[in-house]
Amino acid sequence: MNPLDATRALMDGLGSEANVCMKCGSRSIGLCAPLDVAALDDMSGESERHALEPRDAIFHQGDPARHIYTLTEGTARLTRVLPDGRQAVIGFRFAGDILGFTPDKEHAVGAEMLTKGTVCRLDRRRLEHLFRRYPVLERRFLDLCVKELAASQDHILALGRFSAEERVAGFIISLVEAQERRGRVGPVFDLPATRADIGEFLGLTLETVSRAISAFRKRGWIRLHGHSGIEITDRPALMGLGSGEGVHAA
Amino acid sequence: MNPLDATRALMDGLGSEANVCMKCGSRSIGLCAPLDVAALDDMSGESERHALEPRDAIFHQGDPARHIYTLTEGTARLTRVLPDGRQAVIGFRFAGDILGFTPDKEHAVGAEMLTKGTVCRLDRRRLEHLFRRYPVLERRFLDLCVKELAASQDHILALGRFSAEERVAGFIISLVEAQERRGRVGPVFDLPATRADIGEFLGLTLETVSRAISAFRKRGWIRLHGHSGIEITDRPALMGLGSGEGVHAA
DNA sequence: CGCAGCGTTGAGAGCGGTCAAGTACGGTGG
DNA sequence: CCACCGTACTTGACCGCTCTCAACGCTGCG
Repeated sequence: MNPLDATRALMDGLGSEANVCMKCGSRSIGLCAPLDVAALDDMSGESERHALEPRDAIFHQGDPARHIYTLTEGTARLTRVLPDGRQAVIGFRFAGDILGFTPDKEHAVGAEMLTKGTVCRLDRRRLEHLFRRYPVLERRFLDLCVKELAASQDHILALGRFSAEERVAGFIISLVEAQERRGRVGPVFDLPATRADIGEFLGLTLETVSRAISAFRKRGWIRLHGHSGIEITDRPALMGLGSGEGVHAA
Repeated sequence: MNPLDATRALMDGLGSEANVCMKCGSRSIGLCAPLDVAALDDMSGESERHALEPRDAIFHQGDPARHIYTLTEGTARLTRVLPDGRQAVIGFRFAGDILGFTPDKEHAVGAEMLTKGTVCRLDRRRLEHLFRRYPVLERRFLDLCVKELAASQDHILALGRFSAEERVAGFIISLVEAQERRGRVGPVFDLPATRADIGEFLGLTLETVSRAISAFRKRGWIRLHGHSGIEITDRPALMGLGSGEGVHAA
């Protein structure tokens, strides 16, 4: 896996293939992909849909982990806080991703919406039930989990070894690729996170993120459209910087 | 999960409960814990044992992922390299941990021994076979994988938000706790990694790691015994620094 | 039009990186 | 047991990247 897949898969989270969840309606979870219609019925028949506003919490760090969620519309962030209040964004999640899956009693991370959106909530005991009925589902969770683990490791590599500009470049590329994989085309992409969110994800301050983005703009690599639109004008340059082909290139 | 569990679980890797693998002999893999004797026989009957020297590679990044390994003696590190040669240590693994489990075709990380030791090698197709015969085994992999994912997220938090001294303090505490959980008692613990390895794990240079350790020594928090022995003389101080109870403590 | 939130830009400081000696450990051979 | 040597570790001086603090600008909304 390329280091760029780093953030890439962290963003895709659990679940990436398109499918349609019966009750949720919208394009949905890779989780369901290997299931037949009966299983999908089972699953959607037992889930509840919730509409959420920006900044709404889906669940908090430390909450009892009684449900798992599918994000059916919108964008969310996963956060982890320290005793002294310092905080990091662990990852972003988009439509189709799964949130809050853990074998522990409590959620180790919190999840908040960045945009309006909807989630599909499934009771954890029912999930265990589904695991027993459709063993392939459990295997699917395992695969996705290992994939996410690999992505986390790439993120660790980026945080430990990348300069500020390299991290921001990698982040932009991953964001664009995540949107492309979800069917977005046009030259202008969505930048759903604030500079502060990006900074907390990349281990940087919001000023440093802003300076990196300004630098890319001045070099003609990107163009900004309002606060949340970004157009890539020199993709190879961004990719070169963001994928660890540093100065000592082999 | 406490942020200190961060490195803690990264160090424990997959598998932490004690058990005895028939063929490997030594105290072994959490993986086997839920299996009955017949299953253990199956598993160990199909594995091969290998002795390794310090710096030997168990597998390389990019190798076809044909086997999974149990580290039965010694300490290993997991590494990930970038195209330009920059490298990060993703984690450390000790006796009883599992190495190289992935659903991908290739190993995304490399694994090398830090000390002398032995590994138990199991063909991946045989593992799939065992999954079908003992479904509980697959569930166990899933649990361990989620646990390791949580640990990776804590490490991300540490890399993104901790100062150099906080990271080194957290690392030492995790190392000590990992050894205690493996039955080590006395006041002097093993420091199996070089300053360079620790630095690559924590996103620091070896000089910075050395300075942090010297600072702890001068404050009377630790005492060094040769190059690889470390004695904790003020554990609360180290833990306070290493677990994110920074200055703005809540 | 005015406000609030987000983003940009600048100046200065500090943490950690880099480069360069110098030192201690631990294994090997006499 | 000691001398030797290679490796790892320590320490210092200096530099640069990123953080911090602060002011200003933009954008979208009421």
